[in-house]
Amino acid sequence: MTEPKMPDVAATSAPAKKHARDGKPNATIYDIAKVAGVNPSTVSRALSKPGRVSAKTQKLIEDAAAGLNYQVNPFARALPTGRTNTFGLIVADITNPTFFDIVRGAETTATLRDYTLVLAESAESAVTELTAARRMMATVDGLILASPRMDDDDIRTLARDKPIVVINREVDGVPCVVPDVNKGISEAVRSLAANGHTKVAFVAGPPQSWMSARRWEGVQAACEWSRLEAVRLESTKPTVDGGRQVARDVRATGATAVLTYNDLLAIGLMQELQAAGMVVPDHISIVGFDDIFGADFTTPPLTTVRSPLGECGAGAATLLLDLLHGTGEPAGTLRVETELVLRGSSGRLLPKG
Amino acid sequence: MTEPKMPDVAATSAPAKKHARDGKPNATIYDIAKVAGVNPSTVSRALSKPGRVSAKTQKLIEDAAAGLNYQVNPFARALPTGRTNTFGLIVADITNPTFFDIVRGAETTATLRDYTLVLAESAESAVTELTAARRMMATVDGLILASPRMDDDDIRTLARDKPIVVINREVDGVPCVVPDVNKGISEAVRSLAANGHTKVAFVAGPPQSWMSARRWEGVQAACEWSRLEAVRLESTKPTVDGGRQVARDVRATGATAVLTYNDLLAIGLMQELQAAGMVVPDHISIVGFDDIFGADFTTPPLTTVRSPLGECGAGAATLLLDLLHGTGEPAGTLRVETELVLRGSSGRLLPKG
DNA sequence: CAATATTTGGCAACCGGTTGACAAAAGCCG
DNA sequence: CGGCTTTTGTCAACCGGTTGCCAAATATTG
Repeated sequence: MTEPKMPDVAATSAPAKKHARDGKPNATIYDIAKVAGVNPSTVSRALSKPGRVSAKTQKLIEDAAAGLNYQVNPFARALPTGRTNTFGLIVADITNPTFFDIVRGAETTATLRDYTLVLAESAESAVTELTAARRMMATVDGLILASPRMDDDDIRTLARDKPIVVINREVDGVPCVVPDVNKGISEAVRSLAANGHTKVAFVAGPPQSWMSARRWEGVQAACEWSRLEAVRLESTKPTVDGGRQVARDVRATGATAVLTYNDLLAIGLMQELQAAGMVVPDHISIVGFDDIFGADFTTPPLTTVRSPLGECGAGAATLLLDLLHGTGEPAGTLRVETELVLRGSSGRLLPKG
Repeated sequence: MTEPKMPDVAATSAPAKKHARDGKPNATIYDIAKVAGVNPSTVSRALSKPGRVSAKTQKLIEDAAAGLNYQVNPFARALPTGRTNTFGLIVADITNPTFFDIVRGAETTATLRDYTLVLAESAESAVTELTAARRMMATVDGLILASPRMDDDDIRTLARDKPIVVINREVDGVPCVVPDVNKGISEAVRSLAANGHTKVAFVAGPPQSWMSARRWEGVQAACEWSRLEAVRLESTKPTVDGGRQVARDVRATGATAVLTYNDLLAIGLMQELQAAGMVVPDHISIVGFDDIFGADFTTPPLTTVRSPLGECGAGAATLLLDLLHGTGEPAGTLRVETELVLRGSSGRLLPKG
């Protein structure tokens, strides 16, 4: 493989051009044109405009291309066209399991449709996020923002430049993919009601979080419907630690069931309550949100309202790609269903013994 | 959704050039040149070759650039130079928490040094991996392979084209970043020995896994040193489910302590043993590997040998970027330390009651 | 102050595709 | 078979930077 092939063809004086570290220069459409005996532009058309050249020229060119194992140079293509076959995904925190499935869903869809996914993280900061988005805009055809922290207006401004899809939040005038929390929540609340609970606490997420607001609304509505009392508590941060910290407040409310803004909070809360001697679910039922990785590692495993995050990622990618290709702009909001995943952390209330 | 929306606004005549969807064309070095009254090539030099132009021309150009809020067109730059300020990271499974911190470490380092990270997933398949790698090679300056599944030879072949760094595996002639398992393992085994254990089972990972082999070697060596008996078991797959399946075998060995190839196996194993009525760690101690997200969600929380995955990702990125910039090629293998994270799943053996 | 060494800026070619305009070739018709 | 439409391939300009080479401008030196 590495021994001298074409003695001097490749060797010599060569000013060492593009061809990577070893010696073989990459084939270009000019090389193909020469081999096939046609004009470079014909090669370009054969390779990208189906039907634009006659069947036999097409074949000729394809064979030549295969022979030289040609690959288009994406930059050369991007330069005149502006298209890169690439789109960006910005998440608030790569290590937050909420995003894992979103990333995977998007990545899978991208690959399937011959796009490449570029990933960036905003470290939960609105300014970092905006910076990352701006940077990306230059190199991608479109952008997906998962649970963005920046203003609606910033998002709309970006969206004027290139297609943007938002996950987990609704922004007027921008296509969005959001889980519809109502089904999952009402299942959860009905289940709690059926188990004899009468007072439900909701531990909210970050104050500016769109999703947290939706979930609280959902909980209120469902509780009203089931004639349960609902109280809202604030958390310091939507993490395991935040969950631990809110445990006192939860106990103070006297609620026998808790829904938390996300699973991380639920897990921390459960740990703290258990450490204080409470038995879950005998003394208190706990229900999380998202069904993240690890939600079933706990003892008891966590009951949670699952958002189909993989679907969100895939849906957003599909929406974006359609936007990129489709002529008209359908846009609009794509809603995906949530559902209750009943595990061991919720159940019948045991009379305090 | 499908009905005609914007009748003609979007449609029509507009030759619609580079400038995004709204009207403002992006500034080019030609625009800057015009404003600053110099030649485009001077602008190019001022912007990329520090010190090549005089201070005052530099200032002139920078001001003009700022005024037009110019941003280089990455494609135009990549075309002649081949450099893209981008590198790829291929992981076997985006949803496997082992990779989360690797991704983050790499992403952070990339951003810090003004590079962009492109992510791809191989879905645990050697061929998908190779395909993805080939695809990427065209558009990135270098590549990081995390726990690659493909042959050493394939990796070396890729490495001839562009700089490549491998994580979690050693490949001759290719720079690698690997956790040195010995420290962590010997800490773990010593701790087990101190707690009265005499027979240790190791649940192996995939047969071809380089890392699994290293871990088994480490366990053998440490056990020998501490005069413990070590037995090896195979798992069907390195997941929670695989852990459950191997539980029978583990009990059959009569070992009172188990180390598993990774945390997922440990968690599955623990769940299954507990379901069968065993108490952890009173009846059996369990130690995992990696300290993945969620390892402390279990009851008891999992003792595990932590690999500094974030460091691995960051280290690999640094290595790669140095390779990209440094003239010489230091290469070689970067070893990072592992350590025991002592939690509740391991401890003193209780006399069977 | 002339002669030489060093900066600094301009010219033009090039990276590798894409695309509008147009002419040659082919197909169709009566 | 001539005239007309349609298909197919070519020409040339362009996307927006980079860079080798050279000449003008400036600095250094005897």
